[in-house]
Amino acid sequence: MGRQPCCDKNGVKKGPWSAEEDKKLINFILNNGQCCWRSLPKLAGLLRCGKSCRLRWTNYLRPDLKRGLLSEYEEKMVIDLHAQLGNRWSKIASHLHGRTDNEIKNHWNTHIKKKLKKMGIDPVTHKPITSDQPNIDQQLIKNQPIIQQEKQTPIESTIRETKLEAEQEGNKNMGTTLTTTIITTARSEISWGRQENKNIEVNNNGFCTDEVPLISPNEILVPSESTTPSTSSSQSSNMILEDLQFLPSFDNWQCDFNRGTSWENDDFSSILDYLLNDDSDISNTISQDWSQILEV
DNA sequence: AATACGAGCAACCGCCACTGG
DNA sequence: GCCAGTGGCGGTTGCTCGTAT
Repeated sequence: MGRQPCCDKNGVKKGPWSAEEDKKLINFILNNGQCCWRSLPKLAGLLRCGKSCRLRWTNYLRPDLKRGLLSEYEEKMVIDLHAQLGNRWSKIASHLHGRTDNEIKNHWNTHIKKKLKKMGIDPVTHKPITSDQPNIDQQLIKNQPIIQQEKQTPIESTIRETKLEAEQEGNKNMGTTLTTTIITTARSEISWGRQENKNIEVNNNGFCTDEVPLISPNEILVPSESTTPSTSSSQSSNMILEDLQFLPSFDNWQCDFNRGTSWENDDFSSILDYLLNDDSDISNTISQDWSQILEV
């Protein structure tokens, strides 16, 4: 005997949703919450499969959804997350507030894939397309081990790379750059830890053994405006905030950096104040703090 | 103006994981 | 441990709309 279908196929409507159906579904969920999807259609007076209702709600009707094309920043996030997670669209979507797995999957297949190919990057391996470099599929076929990226926490790699970059460029605002970068990175680190209230194992290096770092430093470094706070306009400050919006709230978290430096909410408030208000005193303090960290 | 074609996206399908009995 | 029910995920399909011929 085969598996029972998720719903009775007879008398179940398929295809695009009408405005009337949407209204019924929204009204029901707003009044009753998301209960058992299987029984929802009957209770809501819909001739739809429960699965179809869930999909319609999560992908289209949910009030917290962002509409419209993905921004350039979101696109960069998707590419970076895909490089590390593969086709785990729901995981990727969970890091982009207001975006659904379906939306990201569609955007990937219709836009990003082509873009990467045009740039000479293999959308599967995220490596330059060269004739002598087999892609992951080919490696699997040949039973070759897939080359793993070196494991590093985002903060570790961020500090290392930003330091290197700053040294190369003689950047006098290294502290500022790092501050903004670290906020973004730290928030993303917290975000994987928080996901689905999952307890994530951490090894001796403070590295999560279940997940891999989600953001590489080159992706999270904020635009150059933030590196020159003395000339930054309110517009560029807004840009920073806008870019940070998809990340989880600052509330109730702290981040232990290497060497046991603990950052509380107030520290980040100061940093944000600094980023927004160009407070030179705080700027100096932060830069000194980072100089100390970087000396290690 | 008619037709063909391709891109974009909403929706569906089948499989898998999880949970409770 | 087994099984059925359920939700969720990723791959795929098919419809709609815009553009090219």
